[in-house]
Amino acid sequence: MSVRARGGGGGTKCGRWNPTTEQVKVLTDLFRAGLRTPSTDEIQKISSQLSFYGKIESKNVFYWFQNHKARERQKRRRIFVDEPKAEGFHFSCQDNNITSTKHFSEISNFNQVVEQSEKVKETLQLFPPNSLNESESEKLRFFAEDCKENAAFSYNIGPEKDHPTLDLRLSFL
Amino acid sequence: MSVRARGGGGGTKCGRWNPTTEQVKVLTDLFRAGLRTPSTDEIQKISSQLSFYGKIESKNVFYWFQNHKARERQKRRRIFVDEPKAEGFHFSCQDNNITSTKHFSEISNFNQVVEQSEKVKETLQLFPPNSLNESESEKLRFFAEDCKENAAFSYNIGPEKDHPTLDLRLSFL
DNA sequence: CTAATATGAATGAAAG
DNA sequence: CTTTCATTCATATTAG
Repeated sequence: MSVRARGGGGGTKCGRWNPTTEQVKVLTDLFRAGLRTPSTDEIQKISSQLSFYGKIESKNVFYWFQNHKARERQKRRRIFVDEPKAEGFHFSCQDNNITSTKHFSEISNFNQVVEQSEKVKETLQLFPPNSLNESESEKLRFFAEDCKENAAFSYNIGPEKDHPTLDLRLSFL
Repeated sequence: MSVRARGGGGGTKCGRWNPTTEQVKVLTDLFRAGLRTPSTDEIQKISSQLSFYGKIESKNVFYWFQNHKARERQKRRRIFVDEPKAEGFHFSCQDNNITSTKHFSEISNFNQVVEQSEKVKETLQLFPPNSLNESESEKLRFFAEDCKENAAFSYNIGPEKDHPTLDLRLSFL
């Protein structure tokens, strides 16, 4: 029950996207088919297709996959931690019947098969293409202070400023 | 109010930086003023100034700008392709900060007036508000990138035989 | 109606 | 710079 077919016709509160059952079905199917992180182009295509069933934007698809994947993982992680003692085993995955009925196997596998085939050919470069500029990475490294458990940082000990006044360069604000 | 008193006030869990509203405001203002990729020195200064409002590290500032910039771009990219399906109007569906009170970032969500490519000067000098007309560069880069990358798009799951290049695998609908 | 839960949205952090 | 991950916030939905 509780058909929440909102997005398309009913009085949809414009607060946030409310996927229709059809949209959710498609998204779920795609996910089950192995799609986990659609590219921008794919997101747009999917969104376009789903718009038939109701209002939807690219970002909705983007978030959907992001959330779905994250929660799947989160749940799995919970199970890992939730299984503190698993004494003996308790496997119930003995079903060996699936092989004929559905055509599941056709697209089931797609995971990261790590096709590290053509990685990096020994390009043998005489000179480095770029002279390591102080990229963001470097900056980050530089900023990498010690955030360890806040370790008694003497913060705010100096002369209590009463008002910051952001003299930085916000003067013009 | 349900103001969660982030970073600056109550029990700040040292999990990750939780910017105060003031910090966010300043950062946002700087961004809007055109600052996009602050230099190491600028980051230090900003961080120093913002520390008045609460705990903050340089890397937080670094990450903030990096994320903000990336998301602004991503958002824009998406809006471009997203079609306002809803007949009539499609705006004003997002921001209803009526009661929230909380949630920093009034950078609004999506409906954003064509915010003009601002000055986008990479470093934003301190005082010298010298000439700065680089508005077009950004735009150009934007358009140029329009038809780029879209090359990949090949996560075909399984043998995928006769499938036009367009309909992703939504054919099973 | 209120509490609990499911899930859309946002964003800090970091990897690539 | 781009993309992904983890966590958190906010709200729609459902349970009690």
